[in-house]
Amino acid sequence: MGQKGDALRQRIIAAADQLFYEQGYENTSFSDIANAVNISRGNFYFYFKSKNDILSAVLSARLDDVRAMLEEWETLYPAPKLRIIHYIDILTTNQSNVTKHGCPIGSLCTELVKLSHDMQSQATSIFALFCHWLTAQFFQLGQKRNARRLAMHLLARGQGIASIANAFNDAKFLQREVKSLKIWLDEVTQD
Amino acid sequence: MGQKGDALRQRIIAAADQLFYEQGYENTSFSDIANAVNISRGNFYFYFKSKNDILSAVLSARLDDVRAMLEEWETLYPAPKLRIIHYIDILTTNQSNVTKHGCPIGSLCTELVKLSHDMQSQATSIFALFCHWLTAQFFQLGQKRNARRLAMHLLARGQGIASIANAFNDAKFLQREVKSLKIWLDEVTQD
DNA sequence: GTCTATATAATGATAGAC
DNA sequence: GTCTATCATTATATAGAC
Repeated sequence: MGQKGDALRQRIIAAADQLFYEQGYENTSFSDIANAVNISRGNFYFYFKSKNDILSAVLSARLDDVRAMLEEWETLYPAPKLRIIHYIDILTTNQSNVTKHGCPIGSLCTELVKLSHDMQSQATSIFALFCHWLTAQFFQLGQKRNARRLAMHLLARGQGIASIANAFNDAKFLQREVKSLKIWLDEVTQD
Repeated sequence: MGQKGDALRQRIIAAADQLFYEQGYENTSFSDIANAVNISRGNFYFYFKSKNDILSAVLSARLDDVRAMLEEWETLYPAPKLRIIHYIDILTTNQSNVTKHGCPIGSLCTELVKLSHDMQSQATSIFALFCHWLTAQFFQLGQKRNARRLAMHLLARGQGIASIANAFNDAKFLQREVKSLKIWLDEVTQD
């Protein structure tokens, strides 16, 4: 495959990713994606031969991105607690997008479950990656027995914050809850 | 309008409600709803002339149901704390549905926001009703200043639990989190 | 009130020219 | 690689017979 083709392929994935996030998966048509990158529908099918294909590519890209981000955090921040704080801060860093469109992974999982979609497990595997990584961080913090429980709790708290901030379009609520989440982290890690 | 017509209208609303919950709003067609109540598509249009109409009817019915439920709780349970516990227990009472399909209101809000749908505000108003009612309960418990904050926090916790329980199809997680939510309620209300 | 057509638009997907 | 048809299917919605 040529270099130009690869670049276009990446652009298509990026455009589809964004559109799935903003408008939802089912509500996004091939025309929408093709228009976003200024190609014809026919050309689109040269790169992805079905809607399953493009969704799978988007999910793979997201999984890779998350994996790369977590690995980068492992090298950048030596303290597990600092890493968890960075995880929590995803909400504030992306606060505009979160209030407008919710959590990219959570909202897609919700949709795919309702569609009984084949790629459902591929979507939840991104959650599983976060969960696994958070469990490791809590474990390193000495919470050997409760590590997984704390990880899932934190995951759920983040989803709840994103859902309500999105439904009410309320960024202040998001900020308030992030603060309370960090207080929770302090309480949980000091002993 | 005749009595039979009214009854059928209610049956259509109930069927649409269930299908929207199980498969999502956009993914549910008129044929799906018509089939569920064994009528033709043409007859369907006699009762609801657009998809907006049936969605609006479903949302109105849900709002009425929630309002009736909360009013019933007000008379059944004299203590505000007991009422809040009953609110939390919605998750365990409907645990099978929640793990299979998520929160009926939350997942619909998520979808309608992405569709930029007109009925979006009608959907969030159900959240707002819960939020208003919970605020009143916390206020009666003496949390005059933090009542609204606690109400929104509880709302978000519930959404997070439903989202993760749904994504991972994990009822045990739901039960665990409900317990931790009741402990939180104890901590918050004792002073 | 209930039904059978039918109109119309959009979607996922394919074939084939260049 | 990129494009222009084009097909088959489905969806919302309407018209009109009974």
